[in-house]
Amino acid sequence: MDKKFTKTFIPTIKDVAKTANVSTATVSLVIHNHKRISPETRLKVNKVIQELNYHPFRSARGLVSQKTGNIGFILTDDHFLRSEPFYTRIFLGTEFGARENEFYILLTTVSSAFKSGDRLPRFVLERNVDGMIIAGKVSDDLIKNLEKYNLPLVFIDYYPENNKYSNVLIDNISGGKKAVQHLINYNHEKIGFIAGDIQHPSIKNRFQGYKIAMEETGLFYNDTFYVIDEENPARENGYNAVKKLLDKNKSITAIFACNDAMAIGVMRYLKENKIKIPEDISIIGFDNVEADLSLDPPLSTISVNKTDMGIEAINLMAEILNNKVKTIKKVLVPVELISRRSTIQL
Amino acid sequence: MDKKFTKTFIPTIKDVAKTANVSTATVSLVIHNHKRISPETRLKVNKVIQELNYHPFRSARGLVSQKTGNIGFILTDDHFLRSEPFYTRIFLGTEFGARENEFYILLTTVSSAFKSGDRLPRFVLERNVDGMIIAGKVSDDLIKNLEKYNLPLVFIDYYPENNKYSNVLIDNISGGKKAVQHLINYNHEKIGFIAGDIQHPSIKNRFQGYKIAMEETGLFYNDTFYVIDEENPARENGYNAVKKLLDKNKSITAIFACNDAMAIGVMRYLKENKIKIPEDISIIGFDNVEADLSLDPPLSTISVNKTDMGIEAINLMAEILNNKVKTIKKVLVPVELISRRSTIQL
DNA sequence: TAATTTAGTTTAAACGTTTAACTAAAGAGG
DNA sequence: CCTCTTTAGTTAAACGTTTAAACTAAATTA
Repeated sequence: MDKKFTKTFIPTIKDVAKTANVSTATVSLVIHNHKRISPETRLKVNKVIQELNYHPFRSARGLVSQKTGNIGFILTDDHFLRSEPFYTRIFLGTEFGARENEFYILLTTVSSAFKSGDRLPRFVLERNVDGMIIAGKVSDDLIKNLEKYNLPLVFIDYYPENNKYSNVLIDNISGGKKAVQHLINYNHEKIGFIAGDIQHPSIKNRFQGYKIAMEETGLFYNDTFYVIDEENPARENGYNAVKKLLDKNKSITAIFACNDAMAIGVMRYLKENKIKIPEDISIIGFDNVEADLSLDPPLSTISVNKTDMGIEAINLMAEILNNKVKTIKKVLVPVELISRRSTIQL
Repeated sequence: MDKKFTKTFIPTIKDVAKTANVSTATVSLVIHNHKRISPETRLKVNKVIQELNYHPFRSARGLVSQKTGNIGFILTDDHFLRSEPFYTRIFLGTEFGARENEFYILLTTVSSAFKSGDRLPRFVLERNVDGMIIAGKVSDDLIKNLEKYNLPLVFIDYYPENNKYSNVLIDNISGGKKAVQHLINYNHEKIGFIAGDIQHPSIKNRFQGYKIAMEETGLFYNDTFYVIDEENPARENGYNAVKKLLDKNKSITAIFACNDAMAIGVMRYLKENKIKIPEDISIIGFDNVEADLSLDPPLSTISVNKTDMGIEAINLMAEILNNKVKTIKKVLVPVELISRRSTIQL
């Protein structure tokens, strides 16, 4: 019985070769558009490929060519699990981009405290990806260990010390400026800033934006205007930071928090202390996370298109993988002011 | 020069075999915990595997064993692209589940109008998945074509006519009942129902829930109480449906829309016609999509945990793939009433 | 002691591709 | 007409695993 007629016959390159009366090598060369194939042969083989509905097996291909067609996406577990879908949105963006670029994305999480000796993502060990996209801050040890596999790396919203990789970053400086400018437009002059993890490049740049906006407008500020010694940019740190800020400076009428999480903590503190938002103090955050809308009042913030960030990262990776360009590229994605009811004209 | 000391030496099974002084077959048998290996050999080989940090190449393994360790996730393009992240949330749930079950998920989209002859997802053609999860309604032609590859299929929030696959469904009947019961608890008696695509099993069941709740309470209703002839359950259809409903029944004081999209359309119509929500008419939806909160007033609805749905689907798939159980299973995920300000005591 | 069983390991083929090296035929140059 | 080059295709090895079958040596049985 001809196997072509059994229930699920899946042709291999051999079947194509046999049917077209050529060698498997010829079939392969046709598939790869190799020049040294005559038009007639090319036509004949392509016809058979069509007829049999032939498609090369990924794993056979991968074995010999050492290319999988997959891209790994690495996220720390806390970023993956946290309720605010910031990085998971970016991940979805990479899925968008992958669709266009004929890649598949393999997602994995690593401990944010990854240290040398810990087990690397399975897709690296099993050589199941051609490159990796790393989103958010990860440990230096992880990067060091990944580097050993010399696969292309693209970073999103973070980059390691040596800064030798392509990456996609939020335009944090502009964002910081826009936030503060918004408050200035509302006639605020005593504008405070609070942050956690100030070593993080993104946070540092938002602070930078704050300073630029203040200086460009000629507004006075000194270290009683900001609290930047919190360890993390999380809700409870926002709560603590604003307490410290108001202790040392009573004149503040508006606060720019380095992200929405801290802003939420700030709001809780102000409410507990009967300070009205926005009448007594206006507040603006950064990130435009989902929770912002259900806050009372809804939080003004700086928004970035997370989907775009993922798409940009895939595009960078595709360039590296296809064109073999080794020049590193930095993409800054623009930000947008979202004015809600937590900020008000003074 | 010993290749073990070059920059990126990645050991193969041959290296392990050589170092341990056994054949590659033995190494493979150790890896697969084959019984006929002496404890000493097992120990020795495992030690070398540790030392060399050996991991089998996925594609080599896949080639011979015809197993990829990947699961495909299929979504129609409109479900993927639409702003309400319902199915993408479910997808994220499968990523959660995959993490536990050591799978990777490959996402793809297909046209919602897929017809025989259209190109199937690449991961099917290239045999790059061991099974597929299909989320939401897809065309019969697609299912028919996928079946030819006889890979395990698991459906989420939909199932084909023949109903011979494992699936994960929302408990739509309970959901419908809860929605209507909520209105009844608020003393409503003239409760309307609107729907689109009434052939869809989910929608049909929500209607079923409506009828059960009405009948159990002994409330009267007839066909002037519902409009179920809209083609799609989308916003504009909600707008049209409520118009039709109020045209034929002026006594309605509350409406249960088969999903939030239609409910949003309903709200727009009511506002345009100066009918106050919820004072004149209470409205409740189904799905708890993100937009609900920023509506005015925020929409009461029935919520389902999308992440759980994804996890359940992966678990079903894992069972099929690992245990080779061929018995089909249906999982009903529970729903929850979310009471917001669009419904009010009569 | 010879025959049989059992345990432990190896041999070798197979999975489906890619590609370097080769060959045969045709065309060009003298 | 001979040699050299070009063109179009083939051969065969390689990629890194798995696994059925074969083998060997020791243990058991008769």
